Formats: sequence, C-alpha cells, structure tokens
Amino acid sequence: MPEVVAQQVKSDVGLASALRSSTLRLSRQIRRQRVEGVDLTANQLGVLGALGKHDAMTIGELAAHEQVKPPSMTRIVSNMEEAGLVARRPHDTDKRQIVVELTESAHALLHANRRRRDEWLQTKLKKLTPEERDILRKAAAVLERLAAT
Amino acid sequence: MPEVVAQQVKSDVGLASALRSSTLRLSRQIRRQRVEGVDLTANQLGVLGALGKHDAMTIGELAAHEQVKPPSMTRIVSNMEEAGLVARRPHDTDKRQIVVELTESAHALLHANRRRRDEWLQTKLKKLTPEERDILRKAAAVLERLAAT
DNA sequence: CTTAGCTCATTACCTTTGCTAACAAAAATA
DNA sequence: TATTTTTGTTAGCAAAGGTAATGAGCTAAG
Repeated sequence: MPEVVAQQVKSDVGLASALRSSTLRLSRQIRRQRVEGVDLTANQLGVLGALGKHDAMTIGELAAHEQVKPPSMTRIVSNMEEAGLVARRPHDTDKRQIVVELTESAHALLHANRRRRDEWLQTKLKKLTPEERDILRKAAAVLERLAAT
Repeated sequence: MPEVVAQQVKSDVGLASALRSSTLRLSRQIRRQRVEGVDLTANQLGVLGALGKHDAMTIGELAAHEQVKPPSMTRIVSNMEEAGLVARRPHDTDKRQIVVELTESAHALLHANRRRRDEWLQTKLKKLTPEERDILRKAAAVLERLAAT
C-alpha cells in the first residue's frame, strides 16, 4: 500500500476520498460480471433490478425509478415483454394503470447474475489474507448501514 | 444490523454476497452525486474519467476502454471537442493516430465532481460511530487492493 | 349526478447515438 | 518497392429516448 493513501485515510476527508475511489472501482468490476448470452441494455437491467426488489410496479413508477420518461418506459417494457422477461397485468383498482411483474425466467436470470458475481468476488477474496477478509466482514455491515441511511 | 446478515457474513460465500450488495448500493448513491447544470452522457463521463487517469489517449484506446466501436468514439470525441471538454492533437510519431487530452475546464469539472461526492460522503460518514469509521478506514485500503488485482 | 379537470399509458414523430461497411492515409512487412 | 495492416473518418442504417398529442379512466366541483 502506498504511504500516501495510508496517510490520507487518517483524516475524514481522506477517508471519504479513499472510500469513494475504491467503492466505485470495485463496483465497476462487479457490474462487468454477468451471465453470457444474454445482452440487456442498461435500462432493461435497471428495470429487472427494480422489479427484483419491489415485486410489482406500474409503468409510471418504473419510469420515475429509472429516470426515464413514461413513453420510453412503455417501449422498454414492451420489448422486455416480447423477450419474455416481464408481464403486464391490469391494476386491481385503477384501470388506467398497468402493473409490471417479472416472469419466472427473469427471476432465474437475476439469480444467475447474482450468483456469477458472487463467485467472481469469492475467487478474488480468496487471494486476500484472513485478516483482510476479517476487515471486510466487519466493513460490509457498516457499508450496508452507510448506504441505507 | 439484522441477525441474518451477521450470520451470513461468517461464511465466505456470505461475505461475497454482502460485499457485492453493499458496494453496489453505495456506489449507485455516490454516482448520483454530481455537479448540476452539466449534463453529460454516460460515455462522455467515461471518456472524462479515462482521460483523468491516463492523461492522453488515442481514439482507438478510448474506444476499447469504453467498449465502443471506433466510429462511435470519433463522434463522441467530436461532440466533446465542440463542448470544450477535450482537445485533439496529432500523435508524436504515428501520423495516423490522434491523441485526445482534457481541457482545463474538463479538469476543473472532474475536480468539482470528485469534491462534491466527497463532501456528500463526508456528511454521511459523520453519522457513523468512531468505531465504524475506523473499520472503514482499514477497509478502504483492502478494497483498493481487491479492486487492483 | 354530471361535467370539467387531471392522471396514466400509449402512439406519432423527431433527434441522438451506436453499429457496419466503405474509404483514405500512414505504417509495417514481405 | 509493393502489399498488407492499422487507424481514424465518412456514409447510411437501426435502436432508443424525448416531446407533443391522444384516449381511457379517475376525481372533484357544481
């Protein structure tokens, strides 16, 4: 480890900077790992992820979540529907709205993606020392709390 | 912290999963923080970041780095040149190649962006306990090493 | 209760952006 | 020196997002 980093990290401003840099770098690499043969656009991936968390969302909610205008989301969902990734369903009480849900194969894809990323990360973790892994074990919980607030 | 997480993190597979989730989540939030009034496409941001690290790159190098075909990079660079973000310059020895560099204002923009993200992260860090910050201090170095390999 | 206004998704059209193919200039190689 | 390869650009095409306009359904004022 370069001395410069060790020194910077002592101050809080240095901690923020070091954490920003290392987190962004690692996340870029994690993001790069995904199942082959399936090429989705960034927005399709975003929709998949959002539905993975929230189960069922309307077109408008998805558009807001993905920072995209409603007409664009209409087309994104249509494409994903043709690809068998999502299904449209009428809203229970409001007939204007359309509820979008993941299909079984989309759930499987999400799961496979996560699995692949985890496997990749595990092989990298094996190269660290037990002490380093221990530090990351504690840090994961803190990072989770940091991202949650 | 939920017990489930604490338990999972004990195993290495759980560590990878927890680290993936928390890192991706935090990085998404960091990425969201940027200077207002300047809206750049994802590729423009990528070029800016790449040039921020490597100082001077050819069109071909940039295309490879951003996972884009050379003709696309030609246009991206042309647009950024018009926007005053980059400058073209002939290669020293190979007259086929074009070297792209950041302008002063692009450097300033990159700096402002980093600064803004750091400030945002610092305010979040302040809400943690000193012990948690200490964990992150150690973890930053390990994450850096993890991303470097 | 009914009409006016609002919300949500969609359609039509335009612009942007990336890709492939074709090309010109320069370098490498035979 | 002649041929092949590499590098960037131009031209034309397809995909994807945005705005404006439309239609169906909800909501609230009269």
